[in-house]
Amino acid sequence: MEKYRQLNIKLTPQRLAILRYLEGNKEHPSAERIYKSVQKEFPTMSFATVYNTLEALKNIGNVQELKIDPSKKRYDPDMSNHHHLICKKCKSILDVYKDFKISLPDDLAGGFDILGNNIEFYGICEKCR
Amino acid sequence: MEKYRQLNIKLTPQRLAILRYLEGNKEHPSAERIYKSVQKEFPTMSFATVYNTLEALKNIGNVQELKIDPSKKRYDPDMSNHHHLICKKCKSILDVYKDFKISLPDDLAGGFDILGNNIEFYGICEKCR
DNA sequence: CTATCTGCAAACGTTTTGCATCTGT
DNA sequence: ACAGATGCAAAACGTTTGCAGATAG
Repeated sequence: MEKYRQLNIKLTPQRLAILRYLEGNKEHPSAERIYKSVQKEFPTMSFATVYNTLEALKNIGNVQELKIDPSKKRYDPDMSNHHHLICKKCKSILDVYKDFKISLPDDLAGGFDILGNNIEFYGICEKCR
Repeated sequence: MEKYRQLNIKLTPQRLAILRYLEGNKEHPSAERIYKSVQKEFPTMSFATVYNTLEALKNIGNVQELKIDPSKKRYDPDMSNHHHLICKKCKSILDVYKDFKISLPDDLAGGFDILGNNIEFYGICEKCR
C-alpha cells in the first residue's frame, strides 16, 4: 500500500489487487488473464476496471502495452529496457535483458528523431524442439 | 497473371486484384484498406475473401502479418529482411533496410534456437517535430 | 465534499465462421 | 468434376463507452 502511494493515482482496493498481481510478473499477461486472477479476490471485478487501471498505469509509466501478440494486447510491468524472445510454435515469451546499442544511420532514418528501439527475437524454445 | 502462377494457389480475379494491390506496396495496409481499394474493382468483394486471401498468401510466405499496430493487423508484401521505424505521434511507418546482425549470447537465449529478429525503431518524424 | 473510480451492459471495430453458390484448374 | 473460393450475414472476440452509484483523498 505504502509503496504504491507514490504513484499518485487513486488507490482503490481493485487497483491495489491489480498492482499486486502485476508486481514482478513476467508472464506478459493479457487483460483477461489479469481480470481472471483479480476476480478471485473481487468477484464483482469488471473488465472496465481492468482496462481503466491499465490505462492509468500506462499513463504514469508503470506498465507498458506489448505488441507481441497480434490477437490481443499484453501488458508488462517491467519498464526496464528489455527485449523479447518468442517461440514460433508455443508463443512462450522470454525476457532478454541486454542493451544492444543499435544505432540507425542518418541516411536510413528518413529525418526521424530516433528515440529508441525494441527487438523481437523469434525462434524455437527447448520444449518445442 | 503469369508471374503469379508460380504461387501455386488458385488464382481468382479477386485474388489477382489483391496481389496487384499489394505488389510493391509500402503502406503496410490493414485488411480494411485492402478491402476498400479492391472493392472499387469488385463491388461484391467481401472481407471474408480479403482475409482468406491474406491467410493463403501468409501460408505460402508471400505476405507477412505485422504487429506494429495494436488495434488491427497490418500486412506487408515485402518479405525481405527489414525493420520498421514508427512515428510515436502520427504512427507513420518507414521501412528500414539494414541487417543489424544482432546475435543473442547463449546465456540469454534460454535454450531457444534463434531464427531471427525484428526491430521496431520508434521516434518522431520530420512532419511531427 | 467532490473528483474520480467501479460495475454493469450495451456498443464498437476487427476478425472469423457457416453455408449455399460459384469457379479455376 | 470437384476441391476449393466467393459473398453474405451472423457470430465471436477484444476493447471501449455511458452512466448511476460508490469511494478515496
